[in-house]
Parts: sequence; C-alpha cells; structure tokens
Amino acid sequence: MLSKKTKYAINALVYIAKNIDEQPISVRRISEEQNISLKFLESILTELKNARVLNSKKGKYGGYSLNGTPEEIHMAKIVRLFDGAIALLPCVTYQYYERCEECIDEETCGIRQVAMEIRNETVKRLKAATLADIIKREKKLKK
Amino acid sequence: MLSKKTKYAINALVYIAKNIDEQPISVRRISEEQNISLKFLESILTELKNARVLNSKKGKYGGYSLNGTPEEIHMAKIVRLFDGAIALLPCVTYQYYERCEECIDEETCGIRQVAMEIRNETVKRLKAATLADIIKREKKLKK
DNA sequence: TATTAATCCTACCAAATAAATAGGATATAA
DNA sequence: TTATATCCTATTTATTTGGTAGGATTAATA
Repeated sequence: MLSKKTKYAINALVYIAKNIDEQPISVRRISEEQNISLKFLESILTELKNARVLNSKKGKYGGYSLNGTPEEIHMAKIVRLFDGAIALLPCVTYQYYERCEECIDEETCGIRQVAMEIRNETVKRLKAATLADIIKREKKLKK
Repeated sequence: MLSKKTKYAINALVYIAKNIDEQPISVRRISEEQNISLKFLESILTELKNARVLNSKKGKYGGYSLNGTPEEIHMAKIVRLFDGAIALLPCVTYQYYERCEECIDEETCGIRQVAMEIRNETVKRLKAATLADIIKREKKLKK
C-alpha cells in the first residue's frame, strides 16, 4: 500500500500540474482544495523540493512550481522518494538492495523470480504514469 | 514490501511442498532448515492452519501438512492472509475496500486507475505463483 | 503408564514507522 | 510596515512489525 505521504504528494503534484499557469501555488491553497493537513503537506512539499521535483518561491505570492514538465514527473519517482523500494522483496531492487537474511540461495530463489517479474511490470507502469498521463486519464473518465 | 511473516510463510510452505512425502513436518524442523525463529514460525503456521492452508497433527511425530496440492496453494492467498490487500490503494481492492479519505472523486481518479491496472497484473502473477510453480522455477534456475 | 515430542493457547513487549502537530525564523511583494 | 509565503527544528501519538515467554494439551511408543 502507498503511504498517505505518497498519496498526498501525488495529489499535490497533479493539482499543481492542472493549474500550471497559476504557478507558484501555495501550500495553503493545495491543502484546502485537496483535504490535506497544512503542516503535514508542508513537510511533504519540502521533501519534493529537496528532491528537485518542485521549485519554491518564498514570501508573499510565493509557493511551489513544478521543476520539469508534467510529462517528465512520474509516479515511480514519487513512490520511491517517500515509500522507498517498489519491489515486494528487498533483494529485487537496484536502488534499495538488501539481502533477505533468511534466504538460503538468492540465485535460485523462486519467490525472488516472481517478485522480480512483478517489479518490472509495476515499475514500467508507474513510470508511464506521469502527471500528464494521470490528467489525461481523468479527462477521459469524466466523459 | 512483503512482511517477514509473509516471506516466512511462503518459505515454510515451499519447504513442506518440497518434502511432501515426509508430511507431517514439525515446526522445529522447518525453523532449523529455513533460519526462522521457532516461536515466531509457530504462530505463522497456526495462522495458516486457521486459514485452512495447512492441516496439523498433534503429539509425537506430529506436525503440519498441506491442505491441498502444491498446484492449488498460491502466493496471492498467503500475501493477503498476512499483509492484507495487494493493491497500492485501499480503494482498489475487493477484499479490503476502503475509500481514501482525502479523495475528491473516486470514479474519475487517475491515480486509482493506474493502481487498478497494477493490481490486476500483480494479482494475476501472484495467483500463477503456486508452490508447484515456485519449485519448478527453482529447479530451472539450478541448472 | 511414563516419557518424549509435538501442537495449541494466552499474554506480553520492544523497536520501528507512520502520521501528524507546534512554534517560530526568515523572506518577499505591495 | 504589513500580509503572506516558505523554511527549520523539535515533539508527539498511534499503529504495526517482529518477536518472546511459559505452560497446557495431545499423541506415539517403550
């Protein structure tokens, strides 16, 4: 399951992308429109800024804006940033690799192979799920 | 990520399936062969028994045996039993459905649609990953 | 019938993680 | 100077995870 942090982050990003011509957008506005606690969202957007997904502008009429186009920012990046590895097993990820302590032979582990195939498929889909793609899907669903 | 409980459960089940002609097999034996804490594994096998995945036999020379063939028992069932929903979002599962509190319109949520496609793919693969399938994969990998 | 070796049952516990909350410092536009 | 932002540090609370402890019950066999 995605954590609330990840969900809030994606929702916020989609919101900014939808209102891209009104950037920068304040945390307050997003928190009100998206039903997210102000302070919690603040810490999330700070993380997104530190990860260079967002740019920030301080002071009055400041706020956050996308660092990149809605076609470039995708769910895989956001999920990894907040929830860590996408895979079902720690031995099946490049970015967060760790051996399963109880494992007897990683090379011939059947569970691992299944997990690897699922990871490949999932990562592919999460990478395809860019902000632009999500917005496009929503437009289609509204018809 | 799968919890250790789930991983231990699958490992134990694969172990029993591999030694299917020696059933019933004791918790002690599995815990020693698979590097899993005895007491913890005991509670896991109890849950598997309550879920009718395993049968138990008490007393000397007792232990656990598969309730069903290795072709019938699959990873999806075990993951759901210990970790709950497989999907990335609570609004995308049949068995554990819950609305996302912060969600504005579930019907037209683009993130949800992505999560649904990933769930479908993942569940399909986890259902295909039966004990028999896992063992077959391991034999292939050993060559 | 005593011994051995299993499961079964209840309760507890410690560490980590998730989900916030609090309060103020600093920056900027008008 | 005022209003309104982000930025920064710290604390809190609840839940989940991964495990431990100790003994009761059951069954095979010598």
